Amino acid sequence: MAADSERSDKSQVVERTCAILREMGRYGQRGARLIDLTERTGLSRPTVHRILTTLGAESFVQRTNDRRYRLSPVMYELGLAAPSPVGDPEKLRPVIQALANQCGDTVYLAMRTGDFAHYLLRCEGAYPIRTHVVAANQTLHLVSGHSGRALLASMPEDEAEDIITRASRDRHLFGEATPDGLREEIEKVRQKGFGWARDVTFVGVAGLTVPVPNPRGAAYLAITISSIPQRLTPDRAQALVKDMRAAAAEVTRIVSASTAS
Amino acid sequence: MAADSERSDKSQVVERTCAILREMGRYGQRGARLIDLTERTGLSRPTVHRILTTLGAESFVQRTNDRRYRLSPVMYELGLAAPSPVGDPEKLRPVIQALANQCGDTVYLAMRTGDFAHYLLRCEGAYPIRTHVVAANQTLHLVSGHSGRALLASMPEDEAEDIITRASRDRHLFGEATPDGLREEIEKVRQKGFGWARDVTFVGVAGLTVPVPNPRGAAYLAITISSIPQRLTPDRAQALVKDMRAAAAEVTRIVSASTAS
DNA sequence: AAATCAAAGTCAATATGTTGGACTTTCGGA
DNA sequence: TCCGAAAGTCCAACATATTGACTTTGATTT
Repeated sequence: MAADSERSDKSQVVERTCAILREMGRYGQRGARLIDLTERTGLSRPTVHRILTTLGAESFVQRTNDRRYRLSPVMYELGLAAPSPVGDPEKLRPVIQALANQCGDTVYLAMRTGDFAHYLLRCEGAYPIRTHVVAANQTLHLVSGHSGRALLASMPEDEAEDIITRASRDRHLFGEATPDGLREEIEKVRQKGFGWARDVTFVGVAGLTVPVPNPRGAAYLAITISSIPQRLTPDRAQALVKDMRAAAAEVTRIVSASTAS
Repeated sequence: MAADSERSDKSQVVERTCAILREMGRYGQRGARLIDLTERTGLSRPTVHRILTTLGAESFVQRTNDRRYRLSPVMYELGLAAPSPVGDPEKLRPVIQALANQCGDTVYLAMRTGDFAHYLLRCEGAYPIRTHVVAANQTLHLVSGHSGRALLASMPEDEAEDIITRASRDRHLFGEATPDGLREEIEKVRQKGFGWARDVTFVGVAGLTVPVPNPRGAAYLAITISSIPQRLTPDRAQALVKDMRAAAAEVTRIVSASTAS
């Protein structure tokens, strides 16, 4: 190891363990290969292997049958003992439901987790044609959904690029889109502050998405309206984005309030 | 440290880190004091402190303002990247809803997490007087709810005793009950295989609870029917318990199927 | 079916990071 | 203001982690 300039009463092994766990979190339920983790953490293979073996013995990690490592249900349970970054999502439902009532379409609130967007809430509007492509509590890769586009646009460019690059190996994650197409879309989201796309999650469904501003860094929440493309004309989208941003600000307010304890 | 008889390519620090994290999980969002963790893990204070400091720097752990340590939202997010021990709880809803339809009352499915019961599902029956004391996604201390009684009864006695002892410091967790009263109740649950109690979560509300058998060890799920005491007479309870056990068996079946991948 | 290659897994000599007893500081209660 | 309990710090001793080099596994190709 190179000289560590940082003074510390910190444990090197713990740091490395955290790095590995964090990295595994990115790979979700599919799991990461040993070599993925060594490359991404910069640690030597035996080191990663030993830590993984130990985490496995503690059942924090499981080895899948195709020699991948993923976080185990024990980690899920541990997570439940920790406060959610947004507090109780139900506190946010009124805001999202109000938006759904206003626009008549289906509105989602999604939270970023590693390379994925976890859909916390889905609220229905009154418009009779409903798009139910994603359910509450579902998790979609950031490159696979509308909310993911807003979230990717909000994070540092190299981080987003890293996620897209890595996802490119699994072409099916992109559906009708392509990695390069997505890069362009995200660039547009960065410029305009909202995303509009169709046929992303499902052919014949369009989505409008905005990131929820986060005073402490990159957004980890996004609000998305899902509808049929005919209902999301540029004019209407313009108006909706205004409402969405208002709702987003409200969400920020509520989350900040419940987090400051 | 005593001699470690076990050969290993395991990392001591990782083992210790896991022990600390697991222990912190037990304490939930209130957090644990340094001394709690040193006592319960048997590690020296400087060691625990150093590991906690590192976990804090990695933001896996946060220090509350009253000098307690608790798992951070980062852990919550990590947990979302791991598979839930029960797979998607929505797959279990039909079973619980069917039971609710059958009995007419409110039925819960709860999962154990550390010292707590996390309520996954709440299904409504048709009976007009409804008891809505607990919401879905809420978390209650094991000593504070009906499901917790079933879960405590299912675990090794010393583990249950440890949880009750520790909880005894916070008398308010017990509501109208007392630690000793609870111990008796739980002994009854062990003998009869179900729990009946009133005024636990709320005065004027009664609950009937059974553990969901887990082929791989102690139950971590419980089914609970909540109603007014008049509706849970001994005779009716007897009949309901039969239905609940059938539902529990069905839950076991579904969970086992979705876990075997 | 054999060959090939990439990734996983193992080992052990070395040096590095970890350990915990003893000391100091902080905080909450009286 | 004082007091005790818990938190936090330091450093010499040494147990533990580290990684280069080696072996094994399993998937893919010929």
